[in-house]
Amino acid sequence: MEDQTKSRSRATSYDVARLAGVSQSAVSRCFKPGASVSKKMREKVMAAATELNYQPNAIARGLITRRSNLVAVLVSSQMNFYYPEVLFQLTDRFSQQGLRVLLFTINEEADVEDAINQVWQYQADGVISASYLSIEQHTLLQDRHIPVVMFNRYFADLPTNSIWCDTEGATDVMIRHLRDFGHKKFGLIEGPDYSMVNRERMRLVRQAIKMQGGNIVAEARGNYRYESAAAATQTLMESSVRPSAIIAANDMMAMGALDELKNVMGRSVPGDVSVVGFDGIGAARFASYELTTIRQPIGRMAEAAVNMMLTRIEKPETSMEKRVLTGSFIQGTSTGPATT
Amino acid sequence: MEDQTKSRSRATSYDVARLAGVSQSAVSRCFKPGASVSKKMREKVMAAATELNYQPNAIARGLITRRSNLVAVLVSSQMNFYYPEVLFQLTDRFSQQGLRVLLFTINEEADVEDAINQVWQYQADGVISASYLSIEQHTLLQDRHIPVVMFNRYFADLPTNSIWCDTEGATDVMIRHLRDFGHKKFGLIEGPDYSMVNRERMRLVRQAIKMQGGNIVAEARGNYRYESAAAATQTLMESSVRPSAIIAANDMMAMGALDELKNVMGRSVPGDVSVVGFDGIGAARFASYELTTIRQPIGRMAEAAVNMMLTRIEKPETSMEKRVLTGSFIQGTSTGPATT
DNA sequence: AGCAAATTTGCATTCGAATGCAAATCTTAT
DNA sequence: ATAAGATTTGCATTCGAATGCAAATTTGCT
Repeated sequence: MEDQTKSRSRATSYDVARLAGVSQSAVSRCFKPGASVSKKMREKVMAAATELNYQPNAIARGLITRRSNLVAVLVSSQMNFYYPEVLFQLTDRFSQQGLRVLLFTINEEADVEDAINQVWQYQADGVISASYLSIEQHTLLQDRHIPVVMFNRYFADLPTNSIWCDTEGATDVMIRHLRDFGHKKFGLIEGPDYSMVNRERMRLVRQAIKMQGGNIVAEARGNYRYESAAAATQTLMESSVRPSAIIAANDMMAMGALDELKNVMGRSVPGDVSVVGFDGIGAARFASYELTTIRQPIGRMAEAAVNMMLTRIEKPETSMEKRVLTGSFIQGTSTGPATT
Repeated sequence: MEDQTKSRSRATSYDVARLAGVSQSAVSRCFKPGASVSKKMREKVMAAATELNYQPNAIARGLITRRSNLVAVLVSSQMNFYYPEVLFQLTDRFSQQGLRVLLFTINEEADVEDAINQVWQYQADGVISASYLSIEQHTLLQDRHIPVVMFNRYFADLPTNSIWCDTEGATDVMIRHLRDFGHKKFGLIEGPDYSMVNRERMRLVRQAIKMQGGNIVAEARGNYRYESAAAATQTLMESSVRPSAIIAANDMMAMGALDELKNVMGRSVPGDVSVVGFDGIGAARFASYELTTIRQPIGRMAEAAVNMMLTRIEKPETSMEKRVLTGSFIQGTSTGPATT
């Protein structure tokens, strides 16, 4: 009989109150940290709660408090190993802070609209976007007073809450490293033009090459994915002046380039050509690649994103902030002396 | 003035009702598919809703309907490329079905308990577990009438809703393939013992080898991760009888083994040793690996999981079901003739 | 037009927890 | 023991949408 009651439908704060012989408000208070409850009361209530397997209903709580404790995370579903690493980091850290992650994978533009609607419907307390977001979409969220933290992107002409990885110093080190190996002829594999991460990385690479000497003898564009690097690498290597070092806008393409060179074109890396990437994803450390790259401190970036989000949620009117962490140069074995 | 009203606080169904000059119930009905509303009414309401930027509050709706439209997905956060692929597939498909994904990453046993509590608090409509779940935890969810679908695991002695990938046929083909290449001496790199996927894969491998001839001359155990394969591979290759083919319990370890052989031990693959794995993850197709493997039809498995979940949610008392899809043998270039 | 049947609409209540305020209880000091 | 103050408790209301039921309206038919 009792078992039935227990399992037939879930216990509410009223059930607990009745069993403990107190009011519903008392039960509510016992589950609210920092509320004023006497020791005796707390014991009675907790005993009853345990007996009935009671846990406060987050939905009802969300309705009255207007805090869902849900954070929407938008990630691109493109099979780039960078996103899963970021996602898992964010999720772990949000959990620790008592926030749940509502996941939205973005395949195409239209998915963003949809995600934003859901965010609104579910009263998500905030949005972390590690995916493309237009100014209009960003503004829409702002208008609705939903804190947004952009992960690895921001708007140049608009204040935004963002986490960014500065690679300027590391890029200089990387180019220095290549120059020290005697490289003068560089080939670039760019990422998609809409990606500001790509634009910024390429800008810094060009700038560093200009400062430290050397020429960009060939360029090609990929889409950040492994597969896209094959054609780009072909293009570079068919250039009238062949590059001795290939700089890819991310590790996935660097891996694709390296594979194309070694396994398809029969070149040795770094013997014939050196290859570098950006991101420092886990797979870049695999022995077949051991990429020289610039690592983003993903853990610290995620931590910063989570902290920033918590701040915005607590104090919504805090002014916008851009937190910039620095990437670091990682020397692998995909770079070596230029052959003459 | 109007703008302020709009942005100061979100519009509710009452606001829409007032503006449209109808009752709140009418507004509610307009947003419920299949409700009885006249055309005129719908137009009036929709116009007002658009004007006020109204979207029904999913939290309030969830409270009264007792359906949150949230599905909890539990995935191991271990950096195995298999999980992200599964996760993104599931999320995409749930979104299409109007269900949101509440993501829980599981690092350690204790995280599961926590996730289950959150599931209960958020009234998740169901749980997909692609992570370890004890019988007790499973039972707890059952008792609470929360549908659970196990992804790639089930309990032998307990009926469960599960999606499973049968690799028996493909394993036979794989061993046949190796036997045809003249391999007789096999080395196994097992996954963790608690993993039933591992146990089953290894059981079928042993069975196939027994049936088709050949010997298992060495065994070692890894933890499914890339890094763990290095030591395991060393162990196998130091065995008194050296294996000519290495069978790893998943692709990540196969990749680790292949790298250890080629890049650390200086062996050629498949020249000196052949290597095979399981899963058919994207990275296994990279040119540096091109693993011979057994692919799980992840897309179809995710689809099946989502369908099963929908069924359980609609009709909770539907009897348990185990849906089994078959894996397929994929021939890569990591296998070749045995050298004598 | 007139009446029955079918459809549409509104009223009032409900879901479960949180909280401002007043009432009740407990402390403490004299 | 008593008054003043501090703490604890309960009452009643609130959040926003859904829904059973009855009232109002529309439709169809003669």
